[in-house]
Amino acid sequence: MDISPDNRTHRTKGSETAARVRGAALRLFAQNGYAAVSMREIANEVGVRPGALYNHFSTKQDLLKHLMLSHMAALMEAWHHQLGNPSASDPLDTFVRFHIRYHLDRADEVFISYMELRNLEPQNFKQVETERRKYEAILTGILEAGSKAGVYAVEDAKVTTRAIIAMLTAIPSWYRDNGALSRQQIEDLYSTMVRKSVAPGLPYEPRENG
Amino acid sequence: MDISPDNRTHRTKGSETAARVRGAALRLFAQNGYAAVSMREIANEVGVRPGALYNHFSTKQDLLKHLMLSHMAALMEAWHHQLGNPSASDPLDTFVRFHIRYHLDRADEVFISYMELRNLEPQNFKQVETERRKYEAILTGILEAGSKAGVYAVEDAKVTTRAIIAMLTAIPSWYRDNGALSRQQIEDLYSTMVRKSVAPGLPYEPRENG
Amino acid sequence: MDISPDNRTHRTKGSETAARVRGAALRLFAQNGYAAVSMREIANEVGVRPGALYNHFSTKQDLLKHLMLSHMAALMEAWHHQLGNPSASDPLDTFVRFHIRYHLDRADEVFISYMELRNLEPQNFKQVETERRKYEAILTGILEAGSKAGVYAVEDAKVTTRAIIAMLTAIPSWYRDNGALSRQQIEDLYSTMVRKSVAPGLPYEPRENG
Amino acid sequence: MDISPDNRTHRTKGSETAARVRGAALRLFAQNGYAAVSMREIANEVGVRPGALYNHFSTKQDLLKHLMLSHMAALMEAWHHQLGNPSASDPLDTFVRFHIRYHLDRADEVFISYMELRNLEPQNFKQVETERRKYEAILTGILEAGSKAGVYAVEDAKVTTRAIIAMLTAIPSWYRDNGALSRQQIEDLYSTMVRKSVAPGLPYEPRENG
DNA sequence: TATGAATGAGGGTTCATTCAT
DNA sequence: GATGAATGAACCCTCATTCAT
Repeated sequence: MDISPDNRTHRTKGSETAARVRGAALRLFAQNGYAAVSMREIANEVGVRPGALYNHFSTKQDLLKHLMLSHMAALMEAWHHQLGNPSASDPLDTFVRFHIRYHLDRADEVFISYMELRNLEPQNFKQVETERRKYEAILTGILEAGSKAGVYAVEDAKVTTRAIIAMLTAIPSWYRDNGALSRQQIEDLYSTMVRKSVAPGLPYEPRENG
Repeated sequence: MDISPDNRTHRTKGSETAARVRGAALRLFAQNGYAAVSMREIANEVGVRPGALYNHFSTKQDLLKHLMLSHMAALMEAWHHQLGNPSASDPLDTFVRFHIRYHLDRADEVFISYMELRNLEPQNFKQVETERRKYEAILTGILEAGSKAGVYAVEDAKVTTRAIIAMLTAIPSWYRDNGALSRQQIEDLYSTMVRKSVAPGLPYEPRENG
Repeated sequence: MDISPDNRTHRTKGSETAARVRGAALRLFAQNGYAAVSMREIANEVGVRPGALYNHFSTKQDLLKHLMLSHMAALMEAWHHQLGNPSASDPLDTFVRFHIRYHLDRADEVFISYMELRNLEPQNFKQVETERRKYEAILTGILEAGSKAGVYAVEDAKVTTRAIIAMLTAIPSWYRDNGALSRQQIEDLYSTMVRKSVAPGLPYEPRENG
Repeated sequence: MDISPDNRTHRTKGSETAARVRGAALRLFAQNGYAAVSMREIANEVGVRPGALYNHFSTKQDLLKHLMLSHMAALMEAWHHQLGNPSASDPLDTFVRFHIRYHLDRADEVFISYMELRNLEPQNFKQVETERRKYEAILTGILEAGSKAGVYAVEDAKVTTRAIIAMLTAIPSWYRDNGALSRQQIEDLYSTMVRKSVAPGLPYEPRENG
């Protein structure tokens, strides 16, 4: 299943139905979980009979794979686009803000991408996992470079990556558009927290604990 | 009335089954997700026919509810027990280490408790959510107290709570017993990161970003 | 399964539970139908676990058979007792009033006896059917005797029996204790109708009809 | 668009299945009772897998409702059609003969309609009950009109309606095509009985009874 | 007698998927 | 592309019944 852009040609008419199927599946999978959503529900949401779905996706699994791979592709593309607009700011700050923004904009995609990994068949899992690792490698790279330059104090860049990503990725699970904090405030809070967490010059020593 | 030793096996056979059902469900739900696990699979794992499960749990949903509520109860009890062994150390450090240890010991319970929330029927969800909030309130309290005392610099204790909990709770998702880092090392790393993230005296100012 | 009275001895203690089981089954079968009532429901109603029912009745079918056979036995006994108090009145009138009274007093038994015949296993069905025929034979006898004596005009005593019994037996299905008609009024109405339906001297001729 | 003759078989295959499901359910419900018949049995009878039934009826209950409502509708339509062929005969006689004929022709529908009322969910029960009352109102109307005209002597037209309908409706429960009495003879017998039961000029007085 | 736990069968229903039209 | 109907497997759950205690 190829999702690279230049391969789109064979779906020239664009199949509006296919897009609506993706949309419905995205929302329903995010809301109720892949295993708990039936093809019938998706079809209902689209306004079509279940059989029609199979004109666009060969299986339910294929639908999930599409959603996850195209999310990862879009995420990577967005990051590369972001890099095209270089800012003078700290790259960690840039990454944190980018991640928060993107993940708040695509809450459903993000949620699925983290929750439904185990419902991917092994081969599909591998593909998605590869993409995910590439994304996380971006942050690891930033941390390692900053660490080498003495800007950050990071003991284990991979673990730190996981910690930061986990922290940030959870935001959409509680963020509400009309909540107490604006997106900007959340960005600021988390950016501060993250940068402090890897700040040098704070000689916290590991210590024993009972 | 009965003094023969081997008859205890009969007396307790029932509750033993219930315990084994909980155990099997716990493992299977954690591995494959609530919706993807059938009562037949659980019964097979326990070595019993599916109908027998219903002597111990009235529905599959009831089984999930039990797992989640008893996890939360055990977690709270463990924390209160921990408080009984007071240490001179920083309470944030104590909490972080406690959380990591407990969550690495109960990876399945933790995983279910975060992943299967949406599969709880509303009434059960409310109960579990109440317990979860009580637990998170512990950390929020620590942060607020430390903040007031000037030991921590925290802008929004509730958001910080969520960030820290998310960070810590993700650990069991990648930790492996024979992995690169020992539990102690992980504790140390995360404790350092968390304490730095709320450390005062680090003049990271929120800044504008496009 | 013997229900003759002198055989009661082997159930000397009377087993109050057995009686309560019969009572609960009677009500539930009448209300929801034999097939739709579970042994669990009966047990619940009695306040006992399902297994305990089998100390009193060997199967669900056995319970039904008991209810139906003992109803028929009681009905016959009541009729014979009624004959012991001879009245000067017309025997058809006597039968109609007896039937109405008895059936209004034992609505559940009657209902079951007519509705659940098909749920009896063949051998049990035969027993109950035999009893039912004996009861209907009473009315047929009355009609035949009266017919021979010229008091009634009946073309086919067996068909007339069925017609009258059907008419009377339906009463409990709509009768309500606080309804528009008293029991006495119903008795009077039906007695009049029945006696007129077999009255001689009304030369209604069978006729063609399109 | 399609003019080939043999393609009509495909077009109507679906509705044919629905009709065969109704037919099988009708026979089986009448024979064994709604609660005792499984969807699997119906499917077997139709020659289809159980799941296929749900393409035509959403639930077993829905199937029962359909059977009962369409029976009532057909009955009412048949009566109105009968009214279109006016006969010079007594309307009570007309009704009785109509009822007997229709009910002997549709023994299964009739049987179900009287036996399975209690297995209808409340909302469906209400619908069917409404139709039944409309049908009974026909007879009540005949009795009231004849009573007012002095042709019949009826004390309570509603009770008399119930009595007559019960009497007539029971016929299919014992009628056999090769039995002792022909349909015509049964019609004649019951018509005579019914008309005598409401005949005026028969001075049967209600009387006391102990 | 009553219980708790189990069984084996089967209940109604839904599932992803196929396919002729 | 979409539909209606079908399949075969599986779903959660309940059933009557048994039996050691």
